[in-house]
Amino acid sequence: MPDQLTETFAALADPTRRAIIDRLSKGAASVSDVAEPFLAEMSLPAVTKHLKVLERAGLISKSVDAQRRICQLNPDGFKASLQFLDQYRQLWEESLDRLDVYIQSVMAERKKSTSKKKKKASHGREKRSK
Amino acid sequence: MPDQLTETFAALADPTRRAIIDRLSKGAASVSDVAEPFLAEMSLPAVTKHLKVLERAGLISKSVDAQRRICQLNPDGFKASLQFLDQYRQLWEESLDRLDVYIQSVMAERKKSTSKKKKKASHGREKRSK
DNA sequence: GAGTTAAATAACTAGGTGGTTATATAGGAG
DNA sequence: CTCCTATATAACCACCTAGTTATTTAACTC
Repeated sequence: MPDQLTETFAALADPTRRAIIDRLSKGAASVSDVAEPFLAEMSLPAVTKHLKVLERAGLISKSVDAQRRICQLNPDGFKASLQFLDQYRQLWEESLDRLDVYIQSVMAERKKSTSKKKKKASHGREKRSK
Repeated sequence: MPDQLTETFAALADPTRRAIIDRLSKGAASVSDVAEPFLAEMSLPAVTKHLKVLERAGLISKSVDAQRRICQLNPDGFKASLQFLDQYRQLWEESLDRLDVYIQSVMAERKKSTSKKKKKASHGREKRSK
């Protein structure tokens, strides 16, 4: 049994499962309802398996309604992966800052070589402290 | 060749690779430097393979310094997966709202049954429209 | 050039994944 | 009880993955 993050990311690493998640984000649905859009590409047991993977990863949960199994997203299951990636969001935003700086230096060069005076483009981003 | 999201999530679905990412988030490093903490558990070619997976997923990039290959995080590579999960962050926060509502209803019950009057706890969250 | 260091590649293997078809379980409808 | 519907399970298969050891490539050092 791998850890939570491994299981979650593995579950997300499949387009069918991401499509299922997308479907369920619009509301709970029975297994057949979830499967319906995929039945041209794959069998129902294949979908059942995908649902099982999502369930084991904690991304969905099922409840019983007679013979039907109603699937719904378990928002809490996204928490860990979201937090993991958030660590690197910062990094990504900083790289945009560096891009800003780069663009500004290029602009400065352009201004010098063409002798045209233009206001700098702020790209709608605030200056970061330090 | 699978799509971007599939490749990214698959790359993240391995604890060794996540540890490598964590290491590189603290600064660029050569292949040997990256590998060093893992050499008790696995061989160097195994680490090389992990780095290749991360590179193909666009999460890291390598530059050449003599015999060394310097690895560094490619923050842009996190963009798509971050955006994907952000769709469900909202959902998660809404589920917290529902929890708030639930807690408030429980509180209301408590208040009724105990006849004690208390101010509602806002949990620092804004009321959502509709 | 000879030896050394850094990394990649090749060839192989065990176990996992994503699909299949066929069969089983279980609840509702007649 | 019988049949139908909804889902799960079993058994199987092709391919992929994560690791191994052995070999190769390439650049620096003497």
